Amino acid sequence: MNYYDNNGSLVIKGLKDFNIEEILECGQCFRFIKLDDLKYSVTALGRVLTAEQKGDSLTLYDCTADEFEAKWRHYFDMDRDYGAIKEKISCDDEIMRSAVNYAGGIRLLNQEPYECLLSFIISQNNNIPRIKGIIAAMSNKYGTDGNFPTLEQLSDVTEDDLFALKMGFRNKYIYDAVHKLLAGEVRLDTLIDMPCDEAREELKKIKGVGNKVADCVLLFSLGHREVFPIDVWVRRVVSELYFDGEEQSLNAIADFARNKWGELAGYAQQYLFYYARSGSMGKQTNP
DNA sequence: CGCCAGGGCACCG
DNA sequence: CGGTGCCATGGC
Repeated sequence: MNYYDNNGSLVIKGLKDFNIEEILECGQCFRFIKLDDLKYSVTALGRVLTAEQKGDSLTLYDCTADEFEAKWRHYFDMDRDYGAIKEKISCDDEIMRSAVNYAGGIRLLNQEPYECLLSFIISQNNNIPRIKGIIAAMSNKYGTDGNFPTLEQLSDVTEDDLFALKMGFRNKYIYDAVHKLLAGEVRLDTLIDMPCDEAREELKKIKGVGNKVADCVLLFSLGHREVFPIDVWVRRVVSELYFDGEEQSLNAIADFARNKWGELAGYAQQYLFYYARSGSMGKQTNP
């Protein structure tokens, strides 16, 4: 991978295992707009970035090399060898081989913990289009220039204000998160140095944060690639493909994933999630 | 109309 | 402890 400036835009060449559509559409983030095939506007890290991919080259519009190094190289997890990861998790697993081949350009983003936390609180018992809509509404109402609102910008927002954004019963959870963070009762900046299980328990101090939401934050924003968030899709696809259709308990699936994929379970989870939603299982089962 | 969605809580026995 | 209803909303 190398890059050069082209009239104020940055062109990155030689990408491997990278597909901007799969990366953004795989359900790990919610602040993006599709402009065209393989062309997206991504809102993250305090700015709106337009990115367009053609083959193994990615153009970041209006972006300097310094900004790329400071933000996007890490955000898109560009220094990791996904070829090796895919080979390890699928070498003796034909099911995972299929999932990996289905969307081989997925990468796990390194998102901001604060935004990731609030986003996945909103995600609970919800569907992706509606999650995106609620987060967009919250950003437009309380953020600056459509950016995700800061903690300070949410500090005076009431539960009723949040309810008006159509987030339903999750309003109390967002309110609790904002005020536990403001009070320093939960400190996201300390989580990065904690062992995974300890960080998970810390996150679960917030109302509306259970294992699944906490695991998404650990996986998508705190670099804990060994966690395996289990939502209804993942539970379904693992039960279907690895247990002959027999519905497994959450604990059984967690044990299975830890034993099978270990430190790489988070990657495996994301390939499976995308495979389940977009692939043959995506169109729901017939009665 | 009923079911479902990147779940978790409160309340039960 | 493990199981069960409930929570708002909108798409299908």
